[in-house]
Amino acid sequence: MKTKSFSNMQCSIARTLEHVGSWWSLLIIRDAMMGARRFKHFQKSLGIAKNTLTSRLNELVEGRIMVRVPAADGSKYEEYQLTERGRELAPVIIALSQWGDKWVAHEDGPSTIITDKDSGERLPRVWPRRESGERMALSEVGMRRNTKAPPIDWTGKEEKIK
Amino acid sequence: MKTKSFSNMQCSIARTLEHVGSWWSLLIIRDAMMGARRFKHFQKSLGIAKNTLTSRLNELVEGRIMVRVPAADGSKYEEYQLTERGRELAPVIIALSQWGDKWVAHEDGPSTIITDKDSGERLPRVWPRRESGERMALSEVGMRRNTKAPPIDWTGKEEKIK
DNA sequence: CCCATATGGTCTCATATTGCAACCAAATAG
DNA sequence: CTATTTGGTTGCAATATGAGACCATATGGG
Repeated sequence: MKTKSFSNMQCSIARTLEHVGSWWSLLIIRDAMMGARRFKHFQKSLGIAKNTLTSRLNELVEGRIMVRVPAADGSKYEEYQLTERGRELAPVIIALSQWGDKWVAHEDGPSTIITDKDSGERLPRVWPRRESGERMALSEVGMRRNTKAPPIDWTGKEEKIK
Repeated sequence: MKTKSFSNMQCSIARTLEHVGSWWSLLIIRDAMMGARRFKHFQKSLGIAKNTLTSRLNELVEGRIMVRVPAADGSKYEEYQLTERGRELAPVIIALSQWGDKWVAHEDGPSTIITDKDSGERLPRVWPRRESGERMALSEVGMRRNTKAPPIDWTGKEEKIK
């Protein structure tokens, strides 16, 4: 039973993970960002089982993170394309990538480096910043409860929080 | 078989997901960032099965994203705490949260708002920026292959790319 | 100090998900 | 026009999850 759905949760993180939280989803999106379009591209790049790939792609299409479009080259096969919704997951992908570069890098270094296309330089770390653009310390980041959401009481013994 | 390990992949995203890619991991980390410390906190907040929570917490501890420490209040029970490694996942969490706020928000709004502790204001979107702090367009973000990694050839029919 | 309850697990079972391999129809290549 | 590729689907075995029973230790109230 992998299935305990997050979709009824009010938390945006849980709701997002409902869309991209399965094992392969974010890697599929990563490949799409790197130019993969066809079923075979994802399959070969990931080494994922075909039926699983079918499921994940269908989920992403249902979640409007990707769309099936007629092939650009006139082929009768369809292609998978990121929507704007999907492309806006870039900060998540970049953050995951940069965390991995720093903390769990492969001995040969990362396979892919995220860059500023203009300069070709490695991108600075995606990080919380103020409006001014100034980087914040993590200790400066807070989390406030929405007034419409039940308050958190870690000590209590009452109902579930979510 | 949920298990096809990503750990041998060279890609940093895959390597990161190996640590935090399971269904509950990122929600556990979110709760820890919001002050959860004890087993019961996570259990009540998430409504996760106890055996699954045990597994996830053990994985996080093994991955040195959390540590078990003696309780701060003198209790004989231990507490779970984020390491620096774990705290540095904040950009990922924030990015997920903000994406959810924008694209799949709950009708009552998000349960939690990520803020600048100083001002109390909602944090600007975590987003790729140049060294200067200037926000980039997503189209300006590139991905370059490491020279040590095999090149990508989406059209080819050769071995797996990873 | 004693007893009731809370806490933090572990174990078993039913079910859901994944991976693998076989198979297939339509598309494409030569 | 035939062989191969593509994009699936289906069935089966292995594995992970959720639910609940169960248990030892810790804590709280009197």
